[in-house]
Amino acid sequence: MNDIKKDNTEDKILKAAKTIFIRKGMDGARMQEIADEAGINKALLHYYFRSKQKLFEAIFSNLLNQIFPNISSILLSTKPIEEKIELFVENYIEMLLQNPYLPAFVLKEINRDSDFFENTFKSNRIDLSQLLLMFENEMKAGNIRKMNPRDLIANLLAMCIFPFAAKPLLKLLLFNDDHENYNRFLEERKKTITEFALNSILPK
Amino acid sequence: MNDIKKDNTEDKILKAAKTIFIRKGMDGARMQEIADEAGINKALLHYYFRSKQKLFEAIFSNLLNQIFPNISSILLSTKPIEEKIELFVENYIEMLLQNPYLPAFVLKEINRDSDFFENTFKSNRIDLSQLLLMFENEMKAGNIRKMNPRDLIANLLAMCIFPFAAKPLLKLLLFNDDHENYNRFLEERKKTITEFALNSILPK
DNA sequence: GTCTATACGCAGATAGAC
DNA sequence: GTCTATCTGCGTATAGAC
Repeated sequence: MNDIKKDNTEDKILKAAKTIFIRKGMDGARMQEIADEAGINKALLHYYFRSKQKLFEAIFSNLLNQIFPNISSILLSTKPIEEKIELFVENYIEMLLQNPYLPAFVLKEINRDSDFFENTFKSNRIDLSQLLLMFENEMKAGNIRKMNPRDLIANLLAMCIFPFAAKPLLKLLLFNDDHENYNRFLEERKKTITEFALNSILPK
Repeated sequence: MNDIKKDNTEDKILKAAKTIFIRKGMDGARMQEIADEAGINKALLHYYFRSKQKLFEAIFSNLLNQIFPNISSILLSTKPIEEKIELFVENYIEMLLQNPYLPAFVLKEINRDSDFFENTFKSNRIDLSQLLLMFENEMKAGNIRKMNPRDLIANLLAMCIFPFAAKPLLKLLLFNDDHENYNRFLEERKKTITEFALNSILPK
């Protein structure tokens, strides 16, 4: 008989660790918590991954790989610039709506242990030079106004990511802590960020 | 003789705690570290502030009070909207350049213990309703295009704060980890954010 | 591979001398 | 008020039975 188990222990651990680490961060997470979430005991965590640090590295490295490839692909297509930005924002916000803890987690961790972050990151070698080139070409062609393409990338990422990372604060400040209204606000930003950016960069 | 000491122990502790907590966060900071920074020993920390939690609350609550009053004042002046936004961005970026660890710290802490954050925050009662009203009036007067003023506030804060909070990431992605160039980029954003926003919201 | 029991170190907190 | 020494609990990690 075929005794391959899809849901084997290692996968259960990785899934549980991802959930807990994203929610609590490296410092805040407890090995006991991860074991509970996975339905096993602490000792098994150490049997599969020698230490908390190693387990964390597995999760974090994997996450960085997941997030970034998707950023570039849409923006590097051959569609008109308006469509590229619209699609990028929609897809990115949708991804964040499905992973709302991700922004705060990543920001926390990249600021915690900078050596570790840089090593992890450089080994995954993500390259935005093509993206910068694309924006520069759109400017030369007169499709968008001239500006530092780094500002454009920073602004787009900022407007997408920040309302998730600062959710507890903005929800309170802008919506009297109303959860429903804040989530609707985030959903609507698929459109409003696009409008805001295109209004700024399209030639008058 | 006048033996009033300006630099008394309590002040030294508060100053040291602020430095360490902002850099490391509540979870990452160590009482020993704070004691060392203040040039005293651990026991004194507990003598002045019963617990780490109480010391942290003193720092965090104080910080929230410092940050927010300055946000509104400029934007609620009677200057033309272009000037208000220009001045706000310049002042806010300047404040962040002088407190570069602040964004990552605040984002980390508001996502850590939401109950504590809400209590601290509500007792400081910051109110953005006047700000929302101001933007709505500018829209009615036709000085800026119609949009949800909450998006405008979120976008401005996002564009200012995010490049500081995501510094390790953006520095690597956009500037090959060149510290000098990244700081120049941040400095220049006093102008580029203003341009980006005004281009978007001013009537064509 | 999986478990229970335990070792070990660290960090917050306290006791008590001065 | 300030210090040294110490207690205590928690969390990572390991030993060892099954």
